[in-house]
Amino acid sequence: MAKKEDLLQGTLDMLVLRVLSRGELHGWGITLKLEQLSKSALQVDEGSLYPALYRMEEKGWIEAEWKVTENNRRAKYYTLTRAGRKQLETATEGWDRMSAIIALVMESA
Amino acid sequence: MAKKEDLLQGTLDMLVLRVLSRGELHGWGITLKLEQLSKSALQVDEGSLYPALYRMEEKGWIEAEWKVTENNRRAKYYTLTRAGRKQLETATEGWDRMSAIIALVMESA
DNA sequence: CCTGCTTACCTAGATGTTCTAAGGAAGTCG
DNA sequence: CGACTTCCTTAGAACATCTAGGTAAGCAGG
Repeated sequence: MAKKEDLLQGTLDMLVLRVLSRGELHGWGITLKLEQLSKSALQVDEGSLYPALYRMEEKGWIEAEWKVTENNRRAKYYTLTRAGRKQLETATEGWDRMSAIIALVMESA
Repeated sequence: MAKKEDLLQGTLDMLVLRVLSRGELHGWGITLKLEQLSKSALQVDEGSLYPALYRMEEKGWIEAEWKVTENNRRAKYYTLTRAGRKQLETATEGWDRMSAIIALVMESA
């Protein structure tokens, strides 16, 4: 059974913000989008995703609105706020910086 | 006050294994080495490092031996085991794969 | 001596994310 | 009606890291 990777702590928020920066999506849709974009390498656990969404909503990075999907089901659509856009930038920079540092150490150690 | 970054969960073990793969070091020395190699970007917390060393020792990735340093102080020197070398490989591959996935999503989202 | 600085190790408890595991509700299709 | 899919929710465990202390021993200066 191909064991899917666990996420690196702290990266889920960034990934979610990134997909939302392309337009609103509901939780289930975020899951599908991430799976699709990662070529099935990521299967985000709902038990990780929903708490992450609530955290980010509390922090004011995203906003939720109940709507009806194409499939005629009710779903909570999330959109990025201005603060969320800012946070996406910050997180992306942080990620780039940190992965550069790790690459540096791993290559030169 | 320049706030130093928190480590990404799971990367500390890999970084420590990497520096140890170049030769034995004691805990304090690992701290200095990582700081030096990362150009001061990483200041590994002792409260993170020592528990990490114990975990890895239990897992059989590293071995400890008390010795005396150049400074005439006693210190626990750690060396990689064969399993540790294997684990370093595995962790490196995992890191490479995961960071590639994240790059993929971040760029294409 | 005695004080302060550096090296070096140790550990308890808090924090925060993620995973495990479960359940519920509502629409669709045969 | 029953099975399947979509979609959300939440409690608790697991786990790494950080915070924040502490101990001890050598060395250098006054």
